[in-house]
Amino acid sequence: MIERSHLSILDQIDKQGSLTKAAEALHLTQSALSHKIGKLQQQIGAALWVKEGRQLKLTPAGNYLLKEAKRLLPQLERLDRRLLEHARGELGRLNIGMECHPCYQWLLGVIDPFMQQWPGLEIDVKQRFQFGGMAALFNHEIDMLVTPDPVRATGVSFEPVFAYEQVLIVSNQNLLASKTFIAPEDMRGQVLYTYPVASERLDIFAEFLTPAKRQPKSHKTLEATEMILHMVASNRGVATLPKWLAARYIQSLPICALSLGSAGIHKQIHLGVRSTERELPHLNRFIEVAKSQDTGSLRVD
Amino acid sequence: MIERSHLSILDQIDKQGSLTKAAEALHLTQSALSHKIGKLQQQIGAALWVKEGRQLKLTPAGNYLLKEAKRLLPQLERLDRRLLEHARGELGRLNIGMECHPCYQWLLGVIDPFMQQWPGLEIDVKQRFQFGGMAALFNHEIDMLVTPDPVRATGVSFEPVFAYEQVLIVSNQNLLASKTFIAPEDMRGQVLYTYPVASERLDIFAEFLTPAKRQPKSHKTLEATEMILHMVASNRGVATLPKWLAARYIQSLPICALSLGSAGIHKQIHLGVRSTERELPHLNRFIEVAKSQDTGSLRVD
DNA sequence: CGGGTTCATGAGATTTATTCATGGGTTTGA
DNA sequence: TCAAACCCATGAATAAATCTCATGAACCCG
Repeated sequence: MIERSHLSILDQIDKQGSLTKAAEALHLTQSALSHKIGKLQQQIGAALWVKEGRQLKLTPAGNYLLKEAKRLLPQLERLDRRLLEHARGELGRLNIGMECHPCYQWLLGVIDPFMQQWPGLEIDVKQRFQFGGMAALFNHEIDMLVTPDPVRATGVSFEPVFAYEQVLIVSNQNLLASKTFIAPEDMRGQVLYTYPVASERLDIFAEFLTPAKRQPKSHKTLEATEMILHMVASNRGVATLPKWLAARYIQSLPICALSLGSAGIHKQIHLGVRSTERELPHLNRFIEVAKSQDTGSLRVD
Repeated sequence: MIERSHLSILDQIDKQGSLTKAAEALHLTQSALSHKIGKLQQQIGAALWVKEGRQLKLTPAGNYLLKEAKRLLPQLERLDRRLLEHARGELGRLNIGMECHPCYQWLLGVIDPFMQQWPGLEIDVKQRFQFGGMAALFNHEIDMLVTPDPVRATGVSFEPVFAYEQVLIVSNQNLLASKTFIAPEDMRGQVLYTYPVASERLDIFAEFLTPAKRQPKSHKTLEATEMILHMVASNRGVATLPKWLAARYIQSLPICALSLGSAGIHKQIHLGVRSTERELPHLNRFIEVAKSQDTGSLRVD
């Protein structure tokens, strides 16, 4: 039976590069660890490492076990942390994951009123997932996923909470600024700035440019919203943003917002939770609060 | 640090109902287990059980840990089994999961040629998932998901491999048998037999009846394809099946197949794998074989 | 109220894990 | 090419943990 300590050993030998250093990291002597891995391999009935020069090299079985260790250990570590919170008498925790960059701005407006209604609940927001937001949801890395692209799959339930239009932001100096809406051809001469995300996952490509078989002159990525806005304001390119978010900057920056296509690209932020937990009171309340914010100060269309 | 043995203890006390019986199941004396849980709770710094009468009752922290145990233990058990296979020198394993009942028939036609091309690879097919096929994929319970309803999510990649039409099967005696295709209204007087699946996940509802706001006279479920066919043949109801599957029975049973709507309901079986494993040779080959079977003997339209 | 059941506890026995001491192989570089 | 540095393996001795035994207290039910 593989124990957690075995997984840690695989992981540390991989991380530290040698048994000796791994032993140190595990607060053991080199000898102790050597005995342990010897016993482990005997127990499994297969070698996990072979000696290559003076180093250890993983066998296929060892490789498999290492991969599983890297997948399972974070889950066990999270378990430890949560248990510690229980011991400290904390009332609970809500881990929120996000797959869209500007959703963060929206989320901030929801978290505040929710925290007032549910004090004592710890809230954490994660934005990076090794295997994507859905995997994080299924692995209990997060309890709720914020995304404009819900998926219909058993085991999760998504609920729309906020509708918005995805618009193109251009400098007032830009020739496009005078148009009432943008056509795919209009992008031909433009430099498009976006968050660093695969273009298949960007609405302007998936729903606008790619169907029309068009491309921008070039596509550059930036991490920070402020930097993107700066580039647009100085007419070095154009960018897409939710309309409600763009509205916050239109007064202070020389930029304007234009619909993509005559109908515009309309999206909805969805909140996804594991189906088994859909009725948990704090999740339920969060969704309610999120929906009620829709008609609040953020609404700009 | 929570160890696997701790998770097993939580699980067994829950399963067996008492510490004494759990101790037995774990090949320990009652005393040993009592000491262990005492130490565990001390280590965590929180009670996991409280004494209720002479039984143990879980605290909220204990409840949380139990839920995680039930989620993680199966993954560790699978890990043990796989490692055993490595020790026995087995060449590999492909765990396939299926979310659609009739897909099984199709899969049988793919597995055979694949196994010939890749002998020594163990193949296992699972059809029931506690948290759905996607969760099973992310938890490594399966390596490949067969489904007509792919989802676009980061971390998984789906590929269409087989197109088919979903048709309505009716008895030759049925008044509908003379029609060239079925309209939603036609279902009003019919008893519909399907596999036991939530109706949102049945194409005839999701893509045909619900949009037209119609319902069959009644909706009954049966597990076995043969039983459903029997009911249809004796004109006790109608059912939906993939056209290629229906074709196998049309010669031997007094039934016929009709398109749902003038255009028909057209579906595609997709194979989904974790994106990180999309290029693994055996998965790749399986997808290739599946695609090549599309033009084979199964094709009936 | 007594027999049967459940869990807790301390002391001692047993098993398991770790260290110490050492040796043999490999790489590095003077 | 040879010593120094590094890496891992092994056996015996030691330390630490885990388990068992014996027992007791609390509870339930007839």
